[in-house]
Amino acid sequence: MSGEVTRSKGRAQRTREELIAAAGELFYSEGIKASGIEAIAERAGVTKMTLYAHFASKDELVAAYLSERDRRWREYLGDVLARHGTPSEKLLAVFDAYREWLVVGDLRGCGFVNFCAEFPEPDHPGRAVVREHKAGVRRLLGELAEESSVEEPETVAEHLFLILEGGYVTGALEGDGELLERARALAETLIAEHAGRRRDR
Amino acid sequence: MSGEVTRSKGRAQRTREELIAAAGELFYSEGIKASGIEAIAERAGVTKMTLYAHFASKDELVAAYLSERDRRWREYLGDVLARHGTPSEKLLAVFDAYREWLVVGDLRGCGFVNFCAEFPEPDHPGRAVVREHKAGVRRLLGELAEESSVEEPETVAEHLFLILEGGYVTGALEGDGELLERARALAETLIAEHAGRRRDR
DNA sequence: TTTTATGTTTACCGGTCAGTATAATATAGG
DNA sequence: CCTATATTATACTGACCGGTAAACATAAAA
Repeated sequence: MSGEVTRSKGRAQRTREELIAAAGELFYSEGIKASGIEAIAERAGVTKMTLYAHFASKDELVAAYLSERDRRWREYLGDVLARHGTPSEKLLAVFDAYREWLVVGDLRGCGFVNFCAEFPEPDHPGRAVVREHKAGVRRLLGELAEESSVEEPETVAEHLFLILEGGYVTGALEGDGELLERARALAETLIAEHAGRRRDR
Repeated sequence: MSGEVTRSKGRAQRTREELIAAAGELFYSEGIKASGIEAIAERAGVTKMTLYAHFASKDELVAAYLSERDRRWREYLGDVLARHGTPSEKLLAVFDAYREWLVVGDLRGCGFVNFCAEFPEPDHPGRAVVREHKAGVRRLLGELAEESSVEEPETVAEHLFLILEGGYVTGALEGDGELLERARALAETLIAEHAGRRRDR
């Protein structure tokens, strides 16, 4: 109804978003356990009490951070894929997206893997987000493999997933963004060798 | 000179080993920042001050933990590889070793990756150990690829490394040891397709 | 047996952290 | 204007943490 719903959003929601953004920057770059609640609130331009008005605990803030990271990744990946036509082009573009995402994030690796390294507890609220995130990537690869009519699309999708994850973690560890380009080259031959039943374009 | 050097080793050295062992169990299973100095000393059957008589700081204990983990991994990998004859059999056996290592470690993933997730500082003393460890694995793959006379052995080695890392991290995240078996299958076709200049056996 | 060096213990320090209590204040909407 | 909601300010609690000082134990060497 109100003419400026799109911009105002309500003060609380805006505060919440800034809290998640601040948490995201600190958690990802410094590590989660190394990032104190107080520092996050300060970065968001807010006091600790306001943070606890939005999140019941640090664990829930962590889960919200992971959810938002997943959402932003999907958004970015969607933008990249929209610039490509055929399914197998899209498959390779996933590697480009991962590379850009990694480099823009200062080669700090996968936020979800990093979270799991710090929080082994299998029932931490963040774990469900991690599973959902990884399953989402896998599902996308499976669909694209299916659409590109390769033989054994499920197998190809899993192999591409392995190469992606390997390139991502290794690229981060070695501080080398180009590694994902070489991973992409491997993916390219792998797809070509499974080119199957029907022509792709 | 003393007749029992082999068994006694000296009290201090034995204490040091037990400290590293205790640190290794806690650091790997619970995370490094989550493991207090006091808990490590207690697990080693020793007090905190004894720990600080052996290590100047927690960071140095972390570095020692990583070094020992690397040493044990090389030892275990050496044992596994010794049971295989041809270089390309050895290449595939690396996947078996990773799988066993991951499952025995309760699917907690790569200790070196986990460390990097918790400690982004590029000059942390543990970082050098991580680089050495990963370079060692890569070097071994390169040598085995060279010996097995595949075409472009350096490229093959890097691709195998990517698949290994992807299988390791994903297997840990999904709690699925079998993933490294499927990674091994991918490696097998990859090696077969690059079988080159000279017969392997 | 006394000395000497090493290994180990008890007790403690200063700091940080997640989370809470309470009361006052600002803001937006009806 | 009023009221519900959102935020601030400050102070505090327990717990834990990395690290240190100084005393105590032990065993071999003199």
